[in-house]
Amino acid sequence: MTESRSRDRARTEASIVAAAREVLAEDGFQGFGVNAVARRAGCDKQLIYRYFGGLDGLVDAIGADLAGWLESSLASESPPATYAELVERLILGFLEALRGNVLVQKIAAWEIAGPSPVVARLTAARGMALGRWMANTRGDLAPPPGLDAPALNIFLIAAVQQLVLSSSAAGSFSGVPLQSEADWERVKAAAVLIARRVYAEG
Amino acid sequence: MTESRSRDRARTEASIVAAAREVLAEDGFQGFGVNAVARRAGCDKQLIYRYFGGLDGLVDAIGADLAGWLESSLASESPPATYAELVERLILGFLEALRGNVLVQKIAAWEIAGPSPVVARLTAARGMALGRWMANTRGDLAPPPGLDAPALNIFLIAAVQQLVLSSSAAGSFSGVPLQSEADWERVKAAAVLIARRVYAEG
DNA sequence: TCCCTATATCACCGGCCGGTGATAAAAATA
DNA sequence: TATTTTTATCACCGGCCGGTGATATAGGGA
Repeated sequence: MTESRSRDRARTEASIVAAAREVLAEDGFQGFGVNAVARRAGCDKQLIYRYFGGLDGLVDAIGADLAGWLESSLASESPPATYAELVERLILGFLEALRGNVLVQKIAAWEIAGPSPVVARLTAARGMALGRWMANTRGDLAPPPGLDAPALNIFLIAAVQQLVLSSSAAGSFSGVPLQSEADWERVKAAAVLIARRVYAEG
Repeated sequence: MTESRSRDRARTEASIVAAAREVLAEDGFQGFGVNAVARRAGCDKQLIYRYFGGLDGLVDAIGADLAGWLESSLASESPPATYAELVERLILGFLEALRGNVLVQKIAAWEIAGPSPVVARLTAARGMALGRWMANTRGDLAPPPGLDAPALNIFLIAAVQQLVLSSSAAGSFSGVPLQSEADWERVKAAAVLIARRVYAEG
């Protein structure tokens, strides 16, 4: 008596993707494999090969699921008045969005620790989303002339990403705790101050 | 005829540590294990258990080897004149030091992706070294009052670390390339500008 | 009703992993 | 020389991994 499951392909595919997201979010990319995902999904690993063509295809499916995450998290109410305010919102929004999404954190860590073409595509999509949001909400705001805005902005974004990942993994960075909400308020204040001083008017 | 090796314990231990550093620097913490290290060292993995008590002890030995790396890399010639200059040197020095040491890069990535008490100790030591350097070369320079210097500084350090790790893993960050020396000049210019504007006098 | 296809499972393979007990052989000691 | 200690290797274990060919079975169409 081999107890087959619901025999609904779409449903099974969805459950596999869900299981993959769970395994990745909980255990990270280590221990992320066909066996673990299939166990979690309660089905045979063969289905991962049959429906997704292997782990890579499954990761792509996760990526498709993840598209638009940043956009929805970064939704801004009113248009910013200055370029400094625009960057300020970008940084703070990205910080909160990343802090609230463990899955994306794990993917970011994955990209750093074990680069692979598949994961690189996920990360690239995230970068594109950031750029798109910038372009959309920027309006006609322009950075002060003479400033290398892209370089400055990825510098700030990189800081946020590193601090969030370190917080998740170790609870601190370079000896400074990153756990309580007060800790994060310090970080956010620092980010805001930097954005304002860097893009100060006049 | 079982060909024993040189039968010099100190030498064998050193070769094991060297092999461990090589494996870690080349392949990262994935694939870092007793089998890989022993293969690389050309000896039996049993020796790793006998001499180091397992992988953890071996990692500790690497850490002992690595102590003082930052201090020697951050050696500064003349004392800085302003706090802004102090931070500027810290950031630029840390950037070059980290860029030039793949092993430390891999350890930093390890900490983010697969936190463990052993690796945490390595990372903590690095943080302490940064703090020590700051305390030593600061002299009587003080950050402008009203600024949360620790929060601001780890923000900048975190950015540098993230950018270096992303460069190593993917060659870019958020769509901005990080490969040629010109790319890094942009980053360094951005860092310097931020440090100066944040800690601007008056 | 019977058959056929889509769906899902099972059983098995080779390979690498961490870990350990027994053994060989060089070197020190007597 | 004979014995003990140190140094190093070997052979093996159970377990998990990714991957695949053969097999069962549910459900829809004839």
